[in-house]
Amino acid sequence: MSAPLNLTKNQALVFDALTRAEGPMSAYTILDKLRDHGFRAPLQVYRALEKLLELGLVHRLESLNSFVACSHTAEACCRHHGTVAFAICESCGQVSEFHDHAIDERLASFARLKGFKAEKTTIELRGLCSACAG
Amino acid sequence: MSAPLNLTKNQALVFDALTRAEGPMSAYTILDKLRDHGFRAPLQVYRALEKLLELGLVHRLESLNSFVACSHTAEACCRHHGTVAFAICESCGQVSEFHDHAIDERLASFARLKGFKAEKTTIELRGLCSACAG
DNA sequence: ACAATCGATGTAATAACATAACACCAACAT
DNA sequence: ATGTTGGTGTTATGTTATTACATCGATTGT
Ligand SMILES: [Zn+2]
Ligand SMILES: [Zn+2]
Ligand SMILES: [Zn+2]
Ligand SMILES: [Zn+2]
Repeated sequence: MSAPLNLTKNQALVFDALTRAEGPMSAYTILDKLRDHGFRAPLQVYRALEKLLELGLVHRLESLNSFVACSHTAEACCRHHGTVAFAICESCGQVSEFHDHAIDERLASFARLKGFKAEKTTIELRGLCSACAG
Repeated sequence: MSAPLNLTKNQALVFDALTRAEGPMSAYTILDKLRDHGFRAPLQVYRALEKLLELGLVHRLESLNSFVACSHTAEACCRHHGTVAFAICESCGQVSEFHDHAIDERLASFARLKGFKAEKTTIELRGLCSACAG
């Protein structure tokens, strides 16, 4: 169990499953992985995910209807990331999380201009990773 | 019928429904709107959408699982847009489509750096439009 | 004309993703 | 002790998307 915070048992199980997996998983895939641990119904997963998303420990990939553990390890540039972007390989499924302050800036600037209050921003690139593109 | 190209009957009907609607619609909502015109099954909608997406006449909103007619009317800056972004109001449902070459540039630069070949890029802001934010 | 091919269509069934509704329980504060 | 809060378990249902198979029509090469 590598759970960092005061997670409940279900939350920790889901977080752990996502952390171990080297890639995104759908809620139902997570459910299957956790049947041995007593999970029986989708809601158990969705409820845990909801909390983990709130805490920022997990991200949802909208274009995949699936979920990944946050790989933003309080590192280098900034620990409390703003908008996150994902590059998703269609071939091997690998996902890399990144963020870019210039993009944040441009989006914020657009929002300011239009008077739009952004709550949540999704940026996802689908394509081929360097390994798969050759 | 405001269909521009050599669309088939079903494609034109779906495109027309999306164009009339002032906002995104799910495939099943489109289906319901087109029952009077002979639509009976989801596949009729999905197949038409697939073609319309290919042609760039329609965009898919990943975070909403729904679809909008492209509002990029061969205008001002450039007619053949690269990456499109959407600002989606959670309150009134209004969607505004925009694009930003600086963002395109940053994403392309990231891709170059990582050797990632992007096929499709999703950028969606969820929040409140100026009217709804007050 | 004939067959082959291709793209679009119609229909039924099913898969995949997500939420509603209700009951129960433990922790904690009043 | 009692109410409130947050997590849990369970069943059922709602929503979104695809698979599989049959048919039809236009185009094309012979
Ligand atoms: Zn992250
Ligand atoms: Zn790859
Ligand atoms: Zn443009
Ligand atoms: Zn609004």
